[in-house]
Amino acid sequence: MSEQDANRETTEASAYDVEAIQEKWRAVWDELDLFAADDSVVLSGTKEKRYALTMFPYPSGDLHMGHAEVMALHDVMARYWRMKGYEVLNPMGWDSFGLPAENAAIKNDTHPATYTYANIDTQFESFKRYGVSFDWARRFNTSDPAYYHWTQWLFLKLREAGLAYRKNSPVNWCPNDQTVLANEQVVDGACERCGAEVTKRELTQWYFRTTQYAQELLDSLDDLAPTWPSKVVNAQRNWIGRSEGAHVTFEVASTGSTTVPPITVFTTRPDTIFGTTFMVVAVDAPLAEELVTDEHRAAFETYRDEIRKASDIDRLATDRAKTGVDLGVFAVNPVTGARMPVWATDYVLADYGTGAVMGVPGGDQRDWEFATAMGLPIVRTTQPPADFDGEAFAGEGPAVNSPAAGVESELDINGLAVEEAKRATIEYLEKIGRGTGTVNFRLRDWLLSRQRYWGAPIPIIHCPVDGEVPVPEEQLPVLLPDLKGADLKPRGTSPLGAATEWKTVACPTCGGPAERDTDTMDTFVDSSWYFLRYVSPHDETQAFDSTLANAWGPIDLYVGGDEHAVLHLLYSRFFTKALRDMGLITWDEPFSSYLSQGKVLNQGRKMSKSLGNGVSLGDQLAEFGVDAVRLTLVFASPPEDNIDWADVSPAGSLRFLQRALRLSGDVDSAAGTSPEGGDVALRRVTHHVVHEAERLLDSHRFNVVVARTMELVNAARKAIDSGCGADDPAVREAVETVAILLSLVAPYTAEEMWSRLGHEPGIAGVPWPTVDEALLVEESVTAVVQIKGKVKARLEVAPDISEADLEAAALADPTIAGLIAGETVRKVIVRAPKLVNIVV
RNA sequence: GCCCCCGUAUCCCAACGGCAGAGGAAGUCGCCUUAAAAGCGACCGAGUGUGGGUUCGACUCCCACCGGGGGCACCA
Repeated sequence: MSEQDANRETTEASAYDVEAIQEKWRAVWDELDLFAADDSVVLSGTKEKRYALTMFPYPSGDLHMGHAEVMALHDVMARYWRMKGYEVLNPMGWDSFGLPAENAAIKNDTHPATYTYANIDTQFESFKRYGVSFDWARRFNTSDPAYYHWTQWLFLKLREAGLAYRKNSPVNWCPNDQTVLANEQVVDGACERCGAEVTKRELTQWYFRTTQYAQELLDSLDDLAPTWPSKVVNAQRNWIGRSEGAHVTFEVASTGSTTVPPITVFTTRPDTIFGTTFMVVAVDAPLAEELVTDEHRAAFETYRDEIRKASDIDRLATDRAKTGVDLGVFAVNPVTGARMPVWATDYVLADYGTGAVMGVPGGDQRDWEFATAMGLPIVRTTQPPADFDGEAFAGEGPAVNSPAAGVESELDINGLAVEEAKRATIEYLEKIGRGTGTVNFRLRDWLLSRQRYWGAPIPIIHCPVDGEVPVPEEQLPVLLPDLKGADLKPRGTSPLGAATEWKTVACPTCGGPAERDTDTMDTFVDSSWYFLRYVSPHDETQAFDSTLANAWGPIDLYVGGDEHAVLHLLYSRFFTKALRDMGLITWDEPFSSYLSQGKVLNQGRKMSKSLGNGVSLGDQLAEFGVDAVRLTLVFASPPEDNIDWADVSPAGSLRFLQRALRLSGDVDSAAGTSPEGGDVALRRVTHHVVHEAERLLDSHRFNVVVARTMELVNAARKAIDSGCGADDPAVREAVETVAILLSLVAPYTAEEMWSRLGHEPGIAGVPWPTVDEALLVEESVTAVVQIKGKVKARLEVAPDISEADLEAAALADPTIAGLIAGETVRKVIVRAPKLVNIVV
């Protein structure tokens, strides 16, 4: 160690020995156990509850900057609420099922549990050091049998309610992870987790019927909008994707011997039905095969196989030329009786709507392109404005050619605006039994089966006689068989399938030989109800105690990252509504308010190993201490903004903490001294800051709370050095307030201050200061006098000055009098006691 | 292409429709030091992306555009 370093060590040690302070208080806090949530006071109603929750981590390695930020933000509110006198539930656990543990187990020839629980131990230690006010007695891991027992039980309950079912359909398949993916886990045609190109597979899989709640999930977003970030509400709206329109059925002219099914389409523009000149069905929909005639079959199959080979990524390119094949059959327009050809194409999606579309080239650009490519006729049915120079016209205008001259139809919508034309068309179609007004959603059912090991086994037994048989409740949990290492290698089918002994069971119904379902549940199932488990985490008889869930829930503040804006939040909302309908809880939405925190970047970019710009949380904590890192993260920006570590200064935070701490040593009055009679100017600052802090905390503007605390530190310093002096009771009041404000963000420093101020340990348990309203009123205020909105003079006036007096004073001011001399005063706006605006 | 959010000093960010600056960082200058760093103190600094509109008064409300971020997307 150089002499220089030695000097620095000495200086810092004498001012603020970060390590020593952290060590000292961590031990004391463990002893005090201040953060245990008391069910009884909430059940009895003696105290109002607050449930603060932060997204529980996946145990991959140690905590990182992102965790540090969420926890720091979240803890501000949890600690504030506790000081405000609420009974706070602030639990933490681990989302400990998942792929990384399994991959690590394959690589190291170990059991996934080894990796998982070792990481949990590491993270647990880090959390404790980080000083978040968690109730650790409630911790659990989703990979514990005691937890997944109830994940399985909930699955069976959802199945009983008709919300879980099994079906065969093409699913997203990740060739790298060798498992299916939910639609939500596919981003731009690639696996969200590993980036591999997703392919399709035909498989029988379990689904949750999320679509049953599509409308309610959408409607409730209106209630959440005031307390949720608009970007998240917006993302969910887009994801649910409601659109209004109609189902219309087109009969298909028989081609002779075989009977052909009719084609039902979904359209948002039933009013354009007169412009339909062809029909298109998705090439990969079963309907296409049913429709195609024998002489067209060969061409169809060639085309279909060609499309199947193309990846999703190719199909997603929107600028591709339109392709398709004629199926050789003719559909009949229900309003005109016109016959039109039916084609198969890949620009129609098999799994949206009905997988078939009426081709209206005059009103839809895609249909226009298709018609142009195939030489099909184009008819305009909405009159575009005179200056329209596009191709298909999808805007507002009167209906034309509906029907066209010479065409016979019982329905005539010519001249009607789009909305009326839609209504009239639907009404007519309903009358003749050829269509119905309907609503379609983009949201699909949630595919929950996974062909992997480290998850909750699906508690179903497949019996050749009785079919799907639920595992009887008393036999839950279905424990995972003990597999490890190479047994877990992905081979396209579930690793559980290789555990023959485990898989083979007697059917619970008939006793005959049967097999367990060998898939495990998507880990998002685990996290869709974990917030309920925290209310009774050790209950061995039920998933959660409904009485406690109703007392504690819903969550008052949920903090987490945008990456879960649709997935986890939507699934949790679905579970909540389903459980409500089963009578297990009374609330409709799990998260009353949601705070989505930004990311921690470095030099404008996401931290990553490949960029070499990663910042180690451990290093930062070692260099600046827990409090300085937490303070930096909270102060850097509004919670929802990204933080660039290159733009912030943990060293500056540490400096500030040292200044605050030094104040506590300078206070020269005894603990318990009443602030009454203390310096009024300083007391005003103190009470003003507390008042402001309350308002700011309620709106989650934590960065500004820190700035206000800094102001109070500056004011206290000035009072001690060049004001009322260190023995003035107002100084003690100010510094104690600093300690309390600081305890929300920098608990170690705050506790040390509290102790140096002569108090017993446990600042987290002291009540929030009461604001003295009288001290919020200033002795005199500065009123500005404007002429036409420009400031021309300032007046010192009493805060309770009347509007008339203020106006008189303003007009009497020599500067103002001079400026308005000779001008006509047209209007005087007075906002006592702050402002007078004279309009000349 | 449709939808949502954001543009304030060199940087990060404050500002119930009412004096554009609270706080921090950087920079400059002092004090301390043999010196430097650290520490302490002080100073410097923009008229709010652009153009309109509403208003006595607009960073704030409305419209259009530019720039940045995000969601959805051959979704019928």
